[in-house]
Amino acid sequence: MPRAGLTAADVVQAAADIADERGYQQLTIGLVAARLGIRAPSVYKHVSGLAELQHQLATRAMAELGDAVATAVAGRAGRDALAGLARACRDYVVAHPGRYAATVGAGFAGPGDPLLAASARVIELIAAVLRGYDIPGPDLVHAIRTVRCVLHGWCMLQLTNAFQWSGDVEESFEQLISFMDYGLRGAGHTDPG
Amino acid sequence: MPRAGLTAADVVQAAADIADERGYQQLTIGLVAARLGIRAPSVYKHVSGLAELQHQLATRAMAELGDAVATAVAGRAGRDALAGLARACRDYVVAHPGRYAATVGAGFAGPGDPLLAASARVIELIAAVLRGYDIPGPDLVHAIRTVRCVLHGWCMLQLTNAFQWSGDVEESFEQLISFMDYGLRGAGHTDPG
DNA sequence: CTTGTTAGCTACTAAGATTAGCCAACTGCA
DNA sequence: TGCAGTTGGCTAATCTTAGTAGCTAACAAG
Repeated sequence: MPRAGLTAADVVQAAADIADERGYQQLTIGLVAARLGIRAPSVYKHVSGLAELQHQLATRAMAELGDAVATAVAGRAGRDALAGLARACRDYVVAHPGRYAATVGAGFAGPGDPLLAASARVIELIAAVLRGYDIPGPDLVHAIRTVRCVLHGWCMLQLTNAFQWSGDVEESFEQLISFMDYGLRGAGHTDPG
Repeated sequence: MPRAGLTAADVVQAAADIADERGYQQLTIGLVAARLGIRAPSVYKHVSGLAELQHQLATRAMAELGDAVATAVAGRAGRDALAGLARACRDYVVAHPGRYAATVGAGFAGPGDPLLAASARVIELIAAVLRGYDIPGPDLVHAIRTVRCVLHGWCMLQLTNAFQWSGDVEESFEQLISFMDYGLRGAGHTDPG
């Protein structure tokens, strides 16, 4: 009975690969075990169960997304930064659909939850991008939500293949960025009467 | 052994109630049967399985959303129509979170799929609202996608409780509508450098 | 009233999550 | 080297839930 010498990180890695390759819904303890070359019950030596594994996968995905976004917006401002942010999100979902799916609906386990910290970092990065726009202080939180909403909406529609790939999706994405840029420049300068 | 006299519609209705009350993930054949006062295997006399039940629930939800949107935009134009559209979507998700969740990721079974027709109707309604804006023909498809993306993004974030209810979410929603209205008025009138 | 259809039933199988408890492989230490 | 404690992997079993097989009685049509 040779030991495989696995760590919790290895288990999450296997889960991430399975989710990306076969879809998040196909992520099972049995498949994770098979990929690691062990039996299903042994997986529980590293994670407490499927729920925790899903949560850890969501945490890892959010952290990776944060890294990608941070790299994409570094040294950029204004529309450049906004485009970098949007593309980083879109590219992450395309490259890792299963991981992104794990973040959808993953709840926070408490104030010390690493997923909360990872999510907060992404939101901080959005806020940083918005500093390049002339948004009145009280409206910043609303602008952050708007951008978050647009990006998440696009990612979800892409994830679920909702565009049916009709027409030029790339062009739509470009216009989405322009739409946000234009809207953010006008934010707070118009009376939403 | 008195018959319950159930129809497929009754089964979908029970599924809708369960999804809204206990969450879409809790929707099981067993719970549906219990709510209908029958045993689990009997459910298969009305639907072919859980997958079909989920698909039918998604279809019903999309049709209901279409009805709600149609009512909300009737007799309105421009920003009024846009706000009606947005509120109808938001209100539907709040009232029927489980049903909306069913529509997320539900795939089309083919060209004759009723879900496809129901989805197409909603997109048609979005297109109708956008007719009130001065959008160049070739850009209309991109504008539709943008609006769809913003609305779906908001609904998803609301569905997954992602705002944590910090700050004034209602005010954020108002600004989201203004943001869209402003962006749609500028669409095609600016060069997306 | 008889006959066909079918909605509901019990009993069963299979998949997957999870637990209990065993045992051998490492670890640390003398 | 040898020994003790820890622990990662195992088999076996339970529980939940989807789904199937086959029976039977309720209803519809004549």
